[in-house]
Amino acid sequence: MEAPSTRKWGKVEIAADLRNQINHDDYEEGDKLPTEEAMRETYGGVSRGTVRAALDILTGEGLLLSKRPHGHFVRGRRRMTHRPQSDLQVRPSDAPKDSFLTELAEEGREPAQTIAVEIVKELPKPVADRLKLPEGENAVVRRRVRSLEGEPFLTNDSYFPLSIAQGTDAMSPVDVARGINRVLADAGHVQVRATDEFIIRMPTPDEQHRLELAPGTPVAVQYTTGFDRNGKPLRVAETTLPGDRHIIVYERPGLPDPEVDEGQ
Amino acid sequence: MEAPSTRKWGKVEIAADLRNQINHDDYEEGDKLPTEEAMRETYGGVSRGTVRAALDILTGEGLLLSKRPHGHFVRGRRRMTHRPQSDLQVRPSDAPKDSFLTELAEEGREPAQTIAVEIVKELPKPVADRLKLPEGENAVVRRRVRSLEGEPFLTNDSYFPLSIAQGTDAMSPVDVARGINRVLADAGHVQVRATDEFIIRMPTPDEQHRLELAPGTPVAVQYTTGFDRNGKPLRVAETTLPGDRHIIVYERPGLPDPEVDEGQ
DNA sequence: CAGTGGTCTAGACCACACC
DNA sequence: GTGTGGTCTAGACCACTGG
Repeated sequence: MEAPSTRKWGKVEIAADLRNQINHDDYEEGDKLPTEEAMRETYGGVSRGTVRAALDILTGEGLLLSKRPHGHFVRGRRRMTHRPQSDLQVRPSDAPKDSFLTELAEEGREPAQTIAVEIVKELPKPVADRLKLPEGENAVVRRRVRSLEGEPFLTNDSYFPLSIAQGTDAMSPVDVARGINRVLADAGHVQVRATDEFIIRMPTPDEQHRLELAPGTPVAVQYTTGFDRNGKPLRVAETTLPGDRHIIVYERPGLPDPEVDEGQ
Repeated sequence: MEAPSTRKWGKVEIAADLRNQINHDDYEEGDKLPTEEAMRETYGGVSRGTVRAALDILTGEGLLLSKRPHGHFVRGRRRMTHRPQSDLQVRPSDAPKDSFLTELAEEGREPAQTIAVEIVKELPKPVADRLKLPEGENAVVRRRVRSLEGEPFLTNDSYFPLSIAQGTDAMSPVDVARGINRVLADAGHVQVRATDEFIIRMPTPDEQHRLELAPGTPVAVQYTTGFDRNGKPLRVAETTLPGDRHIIVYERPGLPDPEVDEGQ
């Protein structure tokens, strides 16, 4: 896999060579790569810029991590091991429902969340498209950031028409144990249907900071829209899930099977 | 937003400036950016390498597309316009069920798919974990690539224990209109439950080629596991969805609401 | 201090699509 | 050909960490 000095080494070739060494057994997770200067010589005396371009490719794929000035290190393989998170899993409706904080505390983890409530008149476009606010009506947004063991885990911004949230616990910036749906239902707004939509994309720089994302980590953005019995949107939640910390799980119970085509 | 020549322009600053112009109204989807040489002058006479580094950042975020030698173009914002695909949407079980080909043909699009069937003894690890094949038993895999208007749309590899698929239409490399679930049910293997799991990650180089992914495009990998009434896995499907071509949609109908915490 | 990666420069050559 | 982006080079300076 080294350099027999026969090939011509460009950034793509060098990146491919390193990728092979990483995916095979030449490097273990956490290992340090040779210095840029050393690689320059290894790959036939290319310039340092070429080596760096190759390293940039791998960093962008999430395979490498740079700790200046210590060197480049192999960033753990895909951590697909992360268990499905209960707050994404759509559980049978008769399953026990607990709040995020108590639920995870029982598992011996260290959950934390921050909540801020705000009244806004400009909605993000995807939210505005779904909430379908009457012209001129304001909205309430509950912004939450959840962390596990100090690592941001997801952000969840829930938007409600002000006329619906007004005067309810949805306006208070604390955890609502009984669930926001229940709060709204008690105020006469019963959610009878919801849709989940997922968009897969690269994070914005802002999201990279808020969620402390490593380079090359994509996100799933989930839009949950809740409707009342008249089909009017009651709320829209925008949830941002770092790809390296989640497995999104849905259960499709019972017969008849929601059979689709050949079987998705 | 231009360059008052006051600031110092590095690749990060230039990328941020361009990102703003793209996210605000200065550029429309599909617009061509100035040439690298022009930007070099715009941003205080930096070197071309610096401009290119900035463009690389934005390309990595999926905001730009380079068409050599025509220039850099604004790559559509999230094309949220793409309608949810019926083969991902979980429809009410009494909804009409059509095959992928006829369904989209009616919409005036140009669907196409290739199907290959193969017997394998080595399963990908995520599939092996879910299919739980008895030691030594082989599996059948139906590999499909679906395209729309010439653009690869998804890949779907469905794995079955050989003992189950043996002698059924699941072994034939053609579209099965009545659905694979029905085929298996007719053979006595009734699927009564399924789980969907989604992993969000960057594509492998292999996937980039097969799906013709632009740089910076993440994928969702969906693992669908179907179980019979005894809880035995009947099939595992691995579906790879390019992030820029899909919105994944789930409907959660009816009361009681699958209420989750504060309302995911 | 020395060594590392992060950045920038100025210049060069190439492949390609268009005229 | 001309102009574009794609690539590579050789050199330079900086910021940071460690010995």
